[in-house]
Amino acid sequence: MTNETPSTISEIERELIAFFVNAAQAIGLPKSYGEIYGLYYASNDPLALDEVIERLQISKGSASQGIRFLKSINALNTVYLPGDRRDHHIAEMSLRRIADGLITQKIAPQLRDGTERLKSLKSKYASPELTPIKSKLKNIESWSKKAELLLPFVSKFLGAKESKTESRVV
Amino acid sequence: MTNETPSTISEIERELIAFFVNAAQAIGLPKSYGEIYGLYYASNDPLALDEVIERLQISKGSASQGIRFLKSINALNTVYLPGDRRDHHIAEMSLRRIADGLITQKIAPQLRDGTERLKSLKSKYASPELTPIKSKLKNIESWSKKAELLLPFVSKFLGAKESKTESRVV
DNA sequence: CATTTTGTTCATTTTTTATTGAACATTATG
DNA sequence: CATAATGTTCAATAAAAAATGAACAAAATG
Repeated sequence: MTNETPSTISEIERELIAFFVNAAQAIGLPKSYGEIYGLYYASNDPLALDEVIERLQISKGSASQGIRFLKSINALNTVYLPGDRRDHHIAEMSLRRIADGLITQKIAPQLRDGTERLKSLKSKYASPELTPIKSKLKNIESWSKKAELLLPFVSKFLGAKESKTESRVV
Repeated sequence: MTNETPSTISEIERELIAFFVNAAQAIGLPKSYGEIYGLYYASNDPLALDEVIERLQISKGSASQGIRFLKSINALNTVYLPGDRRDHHIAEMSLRRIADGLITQKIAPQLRDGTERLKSLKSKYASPELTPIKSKLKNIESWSKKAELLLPFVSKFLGAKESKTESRVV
């Protein structure tokens, strides 16, 4: 019995990969990121860059960037394999951890950006009178605040064992 | 005193538009959608297609499709103006309503799609033994379920007056 | 009912984004 | 230290998405 990963893609692998490709597209990530995560998700053992390239038939650049991105959001975890110089990874299986990674690495910074822009706008148009502009800025500001408060809530929600979460306003 | 909307864009308008263009890009929508919503948001009175085209200097096609999309998610509301054949719209100012529109029109269908795909996969690999594949499918399925349960909570969260919401697992 | 006004559609073009792969940097190996 | 193995970077190319505008449909007007 050999333990080597075959260089062809089985049917179930293809289907799992397709699922994640679709999911990646849905959240605006490159298809290749979905392919890579899907391959890792389907795999029973750690994979190195070469194997990703060979099995998915994608370029070195795509594979390298994809893996880097997936690591950056904690969708891939590095594992150490004695006697092999190459970096190996496995798929993170916890939705919570991946979502947290996405939130803190990608979403939260964007939101903070918007909040920043808004702050400077607000100070610029801070007249004493009650102009329509002022009330509009105030309204957007409330959106921005809500969005920022939403993130930890989402994270907590996704962390719940069985998703019977209750929310109420206090 | 004339009530006509000037065909130039003021500074505050430009800045509000820029804000929404940025927001649109962040959630993966075309820049033009952000421009259009921004213009409506900044405007104090209803605007027709022509005015959008003229003031934003975008094509008829873009304006038409953008307005249609924004209406479809309830980000624009139609208003009736007597004596004018053209359709006029104003910006929806409630984040909750817009988010609900986005969720029900765009996000939920996508999610349902994924759930569907998954279901067929699951039945295909429903062997009696406990294979790694089966447990993986079960895991993704739990993700899918959580995501679906999350949507109504997001909606409720964004609807809260002042966002001091508390969430707990029950 | 011919004409104008209004808005949509969709093939083409433009712009943006993703992918490729060769050159490079870095580290291990003998 | 020369060579090989591994991974990154980034300019060039390919692919995908958005924007354009001319042709069309529908409805109102006179």
